[in-house]
Amino acid sequence: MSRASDRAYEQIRELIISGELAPGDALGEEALAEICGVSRTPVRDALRRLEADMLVRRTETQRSFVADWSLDDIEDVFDLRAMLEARAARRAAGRMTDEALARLRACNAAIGRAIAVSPPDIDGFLEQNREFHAVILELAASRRLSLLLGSLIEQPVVWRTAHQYGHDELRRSHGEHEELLAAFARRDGDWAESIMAGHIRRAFHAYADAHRGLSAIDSQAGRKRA
Amino acid sequence: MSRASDRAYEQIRELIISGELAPGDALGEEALAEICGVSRTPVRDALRRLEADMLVRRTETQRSFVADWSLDDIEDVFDLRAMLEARAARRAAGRMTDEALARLRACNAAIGRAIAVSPPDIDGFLEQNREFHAVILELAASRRLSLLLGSLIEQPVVWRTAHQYGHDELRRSHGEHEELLAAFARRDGDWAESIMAGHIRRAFHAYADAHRGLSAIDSQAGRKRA
DNA sequence: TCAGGTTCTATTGTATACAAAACCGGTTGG
DNA sequence: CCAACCGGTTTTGTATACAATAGAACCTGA
Repeated sequence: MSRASDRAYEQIRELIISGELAPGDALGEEALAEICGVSRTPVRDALRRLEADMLVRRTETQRSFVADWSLDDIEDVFDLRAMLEARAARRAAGRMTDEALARLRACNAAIGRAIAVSPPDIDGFLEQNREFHAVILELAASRRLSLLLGSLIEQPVVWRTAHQYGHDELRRSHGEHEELLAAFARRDGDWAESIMAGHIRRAFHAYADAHRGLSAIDSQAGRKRA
Repeated sequence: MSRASDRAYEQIRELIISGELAPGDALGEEALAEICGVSRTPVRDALRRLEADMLVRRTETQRSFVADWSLDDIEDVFDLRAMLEARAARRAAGRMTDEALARLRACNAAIGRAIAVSPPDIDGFLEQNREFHAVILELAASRRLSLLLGSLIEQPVVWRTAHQYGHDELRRSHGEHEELLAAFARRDGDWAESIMAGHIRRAFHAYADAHRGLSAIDSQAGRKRA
């Protein structure tokens, strides 16, 4: 989209994902326009998009707030992600090319390097992980699937908790990617689907475990930073 | 949302779903504003929503057109619908109540009546069918799932081809609903999931069969009415 | 005739002004 | 004491004007 509207979208989104704006915070159009340095018009545009992403919730009287997520909601998201990404993996396996396989291998190699250092390079891990899954989604060649998954990935919860990952979890993630590569190398859709489903579900439980221990201080930390 | 923006959304949507606006038609904001009797501002709002529904496609230069669907796209939609509605059916089975079961039975009874008359009451069939699936989705109690499915159901292709359904197809649909009711009565999630997946996939093939025979005159008819 | 560029027009993006509606107090009547 | 109401204040919805940009038509020079 256009310059101002895009900037507003990215900027507000960043504020939400980073936690600078905490769940439940009010999102006045005027205030956001001030922050982004644009008028209300592009801000309204951005809010609509963020609402579609479910990062923003609107009351029945059209007031906007940062969406708050119950654990049930979050399980919901991971549940659907597991189903859809598994489907994507199956499709990708059926269309795998040597060139794509090489890209995926390069991604996971980079992930291996990112988690080998101490302390682990979490941002590098996240970036390469995102790329890995994006390549699979692209291979799945389904615009619909991409659209639906787009609204599920890159949620605040993921970004805020990835930094909590321990060394074991990072290694396990890397290992599961290796298994996916093996399934892809053999063009085995069933196998790829199974691994991907487990991969996402495990990520959920890693999140849930970390979150339960941190839920009390989490909202506090978010607010302090704001 | 508000009055004008909602009216514009509904109005433009109706024009697309009914086929009055054919795939590929340009959607100028000014022209639509004229049609809807509002200014460009609410029209822009409506177009954004329709784009999210994938009823409208935008070029990289921000011009809007009625989305056109390849058969692959359509299979994509049915494929995802099958997966998601099957998931919804499984969840619904686990949360089934006697009251909801009664509602579903009433729906399917109404469907039975609608297709018993000659000629069959297709609009009645569609309405009750929609309600039947809506009740299941509501029981599934997943906002995310509802949101994702919302963008998949009620596509133009469904509405334009339902009227092509033969007596056998209507009866088979009714019968599959009966099977679903049996699965729900026993709270058997696996069973419900299987039936629903097959139900949607069969609907796709019914569509594809009808479409292949009619694709040539279909686009013509759409344009003529416009 | 055609490729390339140039102007002109149509369409979209943004800002702003105003209208409508919702929120928040305090106040009043029961 | 509580509930409902009424005012001012804030927030959102819509229209309109203007700016920026894409698209189209035309002109020009081989």
